[in-house]
Amino acid sequence: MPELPEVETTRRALEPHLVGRRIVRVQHDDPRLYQGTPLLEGQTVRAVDRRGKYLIIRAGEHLDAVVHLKMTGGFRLPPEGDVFAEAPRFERLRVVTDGGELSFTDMRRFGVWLVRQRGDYRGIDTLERMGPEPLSDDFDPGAFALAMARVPKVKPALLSQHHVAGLGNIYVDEALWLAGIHPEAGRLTREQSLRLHTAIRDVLGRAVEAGGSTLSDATYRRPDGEPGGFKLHHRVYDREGEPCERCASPVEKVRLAGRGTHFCPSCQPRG
DNA sequence: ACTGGTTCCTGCGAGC
DNA sequence: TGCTCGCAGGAACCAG
Repeated sequence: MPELPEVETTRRALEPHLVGRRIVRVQHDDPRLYQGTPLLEGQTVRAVDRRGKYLIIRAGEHLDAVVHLKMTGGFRLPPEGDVFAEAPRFERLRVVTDGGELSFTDMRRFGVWLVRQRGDYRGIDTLERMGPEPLSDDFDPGAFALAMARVPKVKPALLSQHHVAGLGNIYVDEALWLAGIHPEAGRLTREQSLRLHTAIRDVLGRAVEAGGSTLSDATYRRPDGEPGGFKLHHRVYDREGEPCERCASPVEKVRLAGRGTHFCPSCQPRG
């Protein structure tokens, strides 16, 4: 699923194909999901930014296209040349620029586009309340520790995007394993929080460098159609019953806040 | 201000 | 072989 590393990989791939290009036409099949996208026509793309798991296409002087890939959204570039010979599978929206075509695909139609006045994210609560970017200096260990000292359960707190941006189910499980913290642990000690801070930066940083990860069961692809440049070596995610790489105890899977949650019961103690 | 459950959607793999 | 049925999960939304 696209989490921060996959969205960042997407952003980097789109940038050279969009920045400086004028959007000629936007075609799509669902005005409810792709709200306001006709407003982009005639606008020149100034930048492609990312905030957490949101992509933000800066169009013209005043407009932002806020895009969330959710679970199966993604972009495709034509495999050869500037235009598509045939529509990619699950294409939902196509952007035609003065320099070529770009396709937005989304098997399950969870992904959304919203066109807003620049910086006006009212009503997009998660984006408005987004925590610091984990790979920037804004992600302050002390402030993070203070926040983690108050949360009742660490995993839902990390998924909320409120304390740190960009983590999803997979990287949360991996970061908690790295830090040796139980997903249901609450009110973390300062030491636990600092370990978690390091683990989050470590796992996300490595995944970004690798070009994101594509799981066996996931549909994420880079815009050039290649899978994530590196299959992230998952320590717990999707490894139920397999031995923990630290202590050889079988990895457990439970449901927590409605999500499949993987952890080592032995080296991720609740305390 | 929190938590937990439901919903959106559709392909896929397990099981019969 | 062919069918049904859960499962996958980001975040909005709602009820408690």
